[in-house]
Amino acid sequence: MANIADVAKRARVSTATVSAVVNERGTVESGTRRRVLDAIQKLNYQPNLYAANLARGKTRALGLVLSDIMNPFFGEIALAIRQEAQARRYEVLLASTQFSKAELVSAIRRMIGMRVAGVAIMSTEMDPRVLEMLCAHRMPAVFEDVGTVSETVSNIRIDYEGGIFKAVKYLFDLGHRRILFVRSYPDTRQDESAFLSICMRTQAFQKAMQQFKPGGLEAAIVTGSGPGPKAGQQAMQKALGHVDFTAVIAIADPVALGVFRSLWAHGIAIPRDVSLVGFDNSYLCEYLYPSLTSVNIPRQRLGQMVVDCLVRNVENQEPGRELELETELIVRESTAPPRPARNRRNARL
Amino acid sequence: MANIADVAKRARVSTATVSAVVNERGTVESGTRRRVLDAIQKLNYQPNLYAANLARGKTRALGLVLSDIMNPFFGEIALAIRQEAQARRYEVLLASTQFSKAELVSAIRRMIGMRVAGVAIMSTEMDPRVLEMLCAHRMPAVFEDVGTVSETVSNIRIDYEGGIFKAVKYLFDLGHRRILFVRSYPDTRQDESAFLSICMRTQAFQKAMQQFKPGGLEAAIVTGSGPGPKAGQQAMQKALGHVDFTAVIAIADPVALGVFRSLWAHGIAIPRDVSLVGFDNSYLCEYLYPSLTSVNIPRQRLGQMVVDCLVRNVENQEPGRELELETELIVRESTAPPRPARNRRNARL
DNA sequence: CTGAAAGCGCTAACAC
DNA sequence: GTGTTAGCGCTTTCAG
Repeated sequence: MANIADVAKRARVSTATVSAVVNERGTVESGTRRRVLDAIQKLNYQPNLYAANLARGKTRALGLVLSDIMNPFFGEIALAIRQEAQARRYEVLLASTQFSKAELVSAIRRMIGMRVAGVAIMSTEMDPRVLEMLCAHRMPAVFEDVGTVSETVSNIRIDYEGGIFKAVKYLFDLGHRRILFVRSYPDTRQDESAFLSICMRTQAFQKAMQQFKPGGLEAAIVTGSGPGPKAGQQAMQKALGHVDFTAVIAIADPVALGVFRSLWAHGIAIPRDVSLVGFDNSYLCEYLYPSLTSVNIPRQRLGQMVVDCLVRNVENQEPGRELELETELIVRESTAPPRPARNRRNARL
Repeated sequence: MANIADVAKRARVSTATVSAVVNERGTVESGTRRRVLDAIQKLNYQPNLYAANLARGKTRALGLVLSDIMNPFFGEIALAIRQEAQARRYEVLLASTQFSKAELVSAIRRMIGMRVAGVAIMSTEMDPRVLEMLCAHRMPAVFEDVGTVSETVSNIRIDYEGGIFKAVKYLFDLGHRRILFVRSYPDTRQDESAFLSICMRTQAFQKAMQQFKPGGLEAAIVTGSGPGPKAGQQAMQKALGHVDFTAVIAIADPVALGVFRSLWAHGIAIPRDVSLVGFDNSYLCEYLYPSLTSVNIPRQRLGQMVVDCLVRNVENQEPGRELELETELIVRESTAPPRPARNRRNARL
């Protein structure tokens, strides 16, 4: 495969000149430039990026670690971040862990090996080794929720509390008094604490419930395991017939999907018999029938924050920051006032 | 950041030995090995992958180009391919083009720059420059549908015809006589021929219709633009009130989602008033209500084929091959016999 | 079993 | 404006 020397020879210039042309650096006389471009064309020259990055000693790349490439919400985040990164002339290396800690650690290892300028860890699962590694290498990083800001690490706190509070309040105001919270547990081989955002969303729910308890609100929590939809279904298997409720809040949209399906399968109509609220507001929500009320996490904003933190840290040596990302409730068709009890099918079997 | 020389010095060995330990190559005495491992630990050494790959002169990486990271179906494919690749100790570099030809070309450029061993192009859009570049570099490649096998390029022909035929036949046998085919057009800035799989699926539909024409089957085709669901909705806007039909086949599941939504919004019940068939059988199908009948493309099998072609080509110099991937109809709840005409709401407004 | 040293292909001073 | 050249950090013969 042709290399820079071949091009240089053919264009009768030095490798430095070729490099200058390729990287649009310095000033090259237009005639020389032409010759180089011609040679590149003829030889189908494509710079070896390993050599280039090695020589440069730094990269304009950001790492992005996600939990589940099959969840459209993660896809949307990846897109938002990539867009933001491209605007600043960074590329992004994507890794999907599928909720495995081992994959997480090896993804980070690979990113460090690739000498990315910074890394964003937007995964559900977490592992202490990650922080260790990043610190040891003084690698700029931004996390979601994992709250220990330092010189090199930033944290974006998503306002789960606010979002869930709004959801609970909305349901309460509609007249609901018994709300079921459905959680998922992506990988049973792992400790529950591994999935921080699950814990945080759960706590947020509990806290919100406390506030409405005096108003007569009752809550239950049920957990299913496996990938989102499966977890939602499984959780509903457990809940139906044992727990009485008029509304469900799912911890994430894919989980809501499972709940959705499960309710219909039992002849429970949404929102007539039960109201359903999702979390993340992925684009799917709009297309379900009934469309799904969901707590929105502004992806574009998240993308900006992530890239901004990283770039500031890298380019201006600014220290890590703690940022908060607001959430909002997007009301759609899946929520409505509960039916009067006497008209309601008994949710207990 | 610590490099191999630092480790070597600390362990009082040569860099060659460190390399041997890191790559588990050759035999290193266990005492020496320990010292090296210790040093690595102490210094938090992570090999620079640019240097490593540059020195090695080849990589164990495969490139994968997809059109839309937000479509779960692509995610499933990515996962299948990654799994298959990992089994053979290759990693995969992922790129998502979002249906843009320019992105496609630059993704390929990047893969070549990264000297991947081979590349799989599973995107909807195509560009002649891609083939040029790949040929010029004698880069092993596998395409989906783009049928020009050569020494280095393989092609996996997905049996759209068979799949769509099965769908049409199934609907016909149920009693449907007027079927609407809904297509999407992801990016109107681009020529229609750019989206090969769309053309192929459309042709497959037309061909199937021909065969049932004598039986009294009538067909219509309508096209929407934009990302899947949007296209589906838009297409239905056009069709409703102008075309009469009792069943819809959507060109892809996300499109079906838009159709789904649009039909409900007009008070048309699935499958009571209209039957709906999707394409790709993404995991969502199962979770809609009613669950979606869809043509399955076996992802796992696709992943195997892709990686197998590439690896054989790379490691055994086997020439490119033409493979066929079978499809099947997965029947779920969204399809049923049509209602007798006299009971049916008139689909014309 | 281990070390010395020659690259891998490119970039970035620095000299002309 | 252009060329020379010393690295970048690692792998891999080839001796020892």
